[in-house]
Amino acid sequence: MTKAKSEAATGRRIPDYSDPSYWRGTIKMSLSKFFVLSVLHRKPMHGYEVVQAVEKSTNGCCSPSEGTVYPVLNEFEAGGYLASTNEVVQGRSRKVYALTEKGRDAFQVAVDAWLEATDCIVESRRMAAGAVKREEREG
Amino acid sequence: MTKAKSEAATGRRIPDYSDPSYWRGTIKMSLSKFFVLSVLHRKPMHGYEVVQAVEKSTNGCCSPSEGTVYPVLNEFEAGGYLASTNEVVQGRSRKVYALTEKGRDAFQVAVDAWLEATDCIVESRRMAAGAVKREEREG
DNA sequence: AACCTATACCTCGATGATCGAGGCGTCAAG
DNA sequence: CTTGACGCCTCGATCATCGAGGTATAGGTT
Repeated sequence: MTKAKSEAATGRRIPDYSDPSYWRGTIKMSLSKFFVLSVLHRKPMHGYEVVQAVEKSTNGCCSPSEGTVYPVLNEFEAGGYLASTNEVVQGRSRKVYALTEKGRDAFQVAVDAWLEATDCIVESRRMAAGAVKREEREG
Repeated sequence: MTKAKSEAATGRRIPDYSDPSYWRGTIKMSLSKFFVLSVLHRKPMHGYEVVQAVEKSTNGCCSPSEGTVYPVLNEFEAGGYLASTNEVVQGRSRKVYALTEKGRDAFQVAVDAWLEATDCIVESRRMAAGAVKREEREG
């Protein structure tokens, strides 16, 4: 049962942290709900449209799948963050979601929390750049 | 077996999205590994120190628990992103972790991915602010 | 008619990240 | 000798997301 060295320590496989897609994955993980609220803040949309709007508005850096978005929309609606109305377009019916007051509040909270985090991220890059500069100067 | 209305639709409880701690939670979820690399980019540290350094350097906005950090450190080491040396301080031995070249590369990749995401976040706030302004002007 | 593609919504099992509670041991102060 | 800070670790539970799959209609092509 000899396992690859990298698996031996933890018992499970280790992601490739040098691969941008790893980081994009975890970014997506926490930002999907945020961006769903974000695109709906601009205008009401139906689910399919939300999926595409998120992908487009984030330049593809956060593109949640339908399997993520639809349950999220349902949950948001059940929680009172969204209200849906039925719309019939060319014989086909679709559910159009709009942010409620509660939803707008929640989005504001989310924005604040994330801006705080982005400050930390930007700051950490500044620090890292500083460390590199110090190395160049002193090393 | 009548359930609360908010639970009926999805079958599971709905978090309070108006609560900052919800968003801080998901932020933490994706940024813990990032900030572990970040603080180790500044200087080598042992695990306990990493926990405190992350908390401090992010002003508490991302404070992973020990139960998160220790497994992460082991995984990073197993993957070759960190190298550890034993250090004895006052009779007590501790493992000091330092970023390897590979780890530095991975951090750079992470920073790039996150900066792209932060741009989207900032932009989404700008759009939201614009929408509010339009409402004030027109409504 | 049969077929394909785009639209539109949904479900389910698997994976992965984190928490929090707990365990284990050392050292120093009271 | 107990308490608290240090220091490392594990495990079960929870949650977010994926991706593959299912269902159905509209419009177009062959």
